[in-house]
Amino acid sequence: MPELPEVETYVRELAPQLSGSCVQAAQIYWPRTIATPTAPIFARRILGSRFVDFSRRGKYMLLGLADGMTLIVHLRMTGKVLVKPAGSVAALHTRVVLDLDDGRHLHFHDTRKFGRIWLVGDTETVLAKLGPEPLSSDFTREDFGVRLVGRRAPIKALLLDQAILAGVGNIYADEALFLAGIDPKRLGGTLTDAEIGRLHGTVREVLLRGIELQGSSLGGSSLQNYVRPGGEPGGFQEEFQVFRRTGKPCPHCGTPIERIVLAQRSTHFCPACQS
DNA sequence: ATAAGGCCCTGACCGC
DNA sequence: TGCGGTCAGGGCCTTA
Repeated sequence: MPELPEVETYVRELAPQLSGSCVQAAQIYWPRTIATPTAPIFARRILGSRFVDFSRRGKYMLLGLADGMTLIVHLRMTGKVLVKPAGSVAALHTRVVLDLDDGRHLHFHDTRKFGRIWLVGDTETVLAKLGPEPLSSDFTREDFGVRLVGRRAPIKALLLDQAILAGVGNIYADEALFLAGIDPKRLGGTLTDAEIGRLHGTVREVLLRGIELQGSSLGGSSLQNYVRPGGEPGGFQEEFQVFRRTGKPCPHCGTPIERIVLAQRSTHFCPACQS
């Protein structure tokens, strides 16, 4: 599941590969992938677009175009953005292909069809509801605390709420709560100042570590024909302290990690360390 | 305003 | 081996 670190890695990889390239043709195999505008209008409007700017907001990838429009991509569960060499054919589950002016192709591959692409003039029409970027200076512990005041949802659910902060998904939420020693079931409004401070720090810590590990496992050599998918085994996976480690010993105290469901999401935690 | 549940999807997995 | 049922899960939508 791509979360903030995986999306950040994608953007960093895509920038040098796509910068300056022009879209010459578009094939849309699954129209619902295109959120805005309609698929036919998208296919026409994207023609001639030149990629000039690359950034990220939460889990959204922002590909800025020379005409001022922005191509926004959300990978959701299984989305992947792949830069393919000239002549390559679309694999099963490829939903959108943009042909580039040098013959290469930009593929959007998405097994489960949850991913979405927008082509907009004003990015705020898509991003307006997002909370602060966890890694920016806008995300202070004071601001974080204000957003939790009076909240009666479990803190795990609030970490997943993109309006509170942008970019944390199920993996990093569990990891941050473990490092902060906070029970995921605790209601947001009941956290102490000290706990809010710790969680503010561990959220940033796990995201930064995720970006580091994504980057370090790239190797820089196997990327000619694709941008590596985020969150695959071999990188951060082995670093998880609690995520998907149900029944395995807590790395701190040895107590078996438990799994519960909160906010319809599997949640992993140490019942001894997190209270 | 906030919280909770359904929905979209497909492949993996489970039990028989 | 084959088959039906269940599950995962981000964000949006609806309901309470």
